[in-house]
Amino acid sequence: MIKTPSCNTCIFKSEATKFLSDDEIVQLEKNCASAEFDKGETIFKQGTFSKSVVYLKDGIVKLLPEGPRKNQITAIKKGPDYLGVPTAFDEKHYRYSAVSISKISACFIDIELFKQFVIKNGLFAFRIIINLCKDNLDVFEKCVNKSQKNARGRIAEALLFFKEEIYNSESFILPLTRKELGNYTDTARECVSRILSEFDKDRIIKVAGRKIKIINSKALELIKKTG
DNA sequence: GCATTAACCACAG
DNA sequence: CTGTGGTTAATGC
Repeated sequence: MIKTPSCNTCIFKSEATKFLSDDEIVQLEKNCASAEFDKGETIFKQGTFSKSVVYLKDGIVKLLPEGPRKNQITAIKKGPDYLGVPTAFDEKHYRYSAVSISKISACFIDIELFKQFVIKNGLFAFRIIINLCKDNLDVFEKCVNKSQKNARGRIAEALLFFKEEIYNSESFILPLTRKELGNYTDTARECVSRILSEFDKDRIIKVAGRKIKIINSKALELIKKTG
């Protein structure tokens, strides 16, 4: 089912898009297409021709660059947000894959048009740059965490990330398997199990399979900081 | 040395 | 896919 998007009235209209002129909005509507994905579908794949920027309107996605041994869950993104911007300007191929970990809805925006907006509309470009800066700083932080925090600290951090950045709730269903959470936190799958049940035993969180309820955020914050 | 941490392995559910 | 237990290698005190 092909939908004709109405970018101007879209309830997920991005901060950047708010700065587009009426004329530019018309251009955008002509050059983007909306699609829905179920959990586990590939939005774009590393190595394929980078011909769109994806505007993730709603839902959660994991970004996975291919490593020599396996794909690495490097970032988890929640809509609304743009995906694939880093390869939009001067790269022919996507440099990582994006796979949905919930139902999502997304728009595919023609890359040439996206470039034109950035070149011609400073305020649009400014919003895009803000996002890129945040991503960059997040990656730095993750690097530091990986080398300087222990497994408990990294997992505490991941739990707080899901609570604060993804679900805005004390309770949530983990969208990842233990193995994937291990991949995301650079921790062995067994350690993830152990640490989660340890947190449960210490009444810091309540775990029942994928269901997580954070009981003591303060304690988690402390573990995240000192871990 | 001794303790801690986390990965790897194996074996159930 | 998970949870546990045993083992092991690396690191710190």
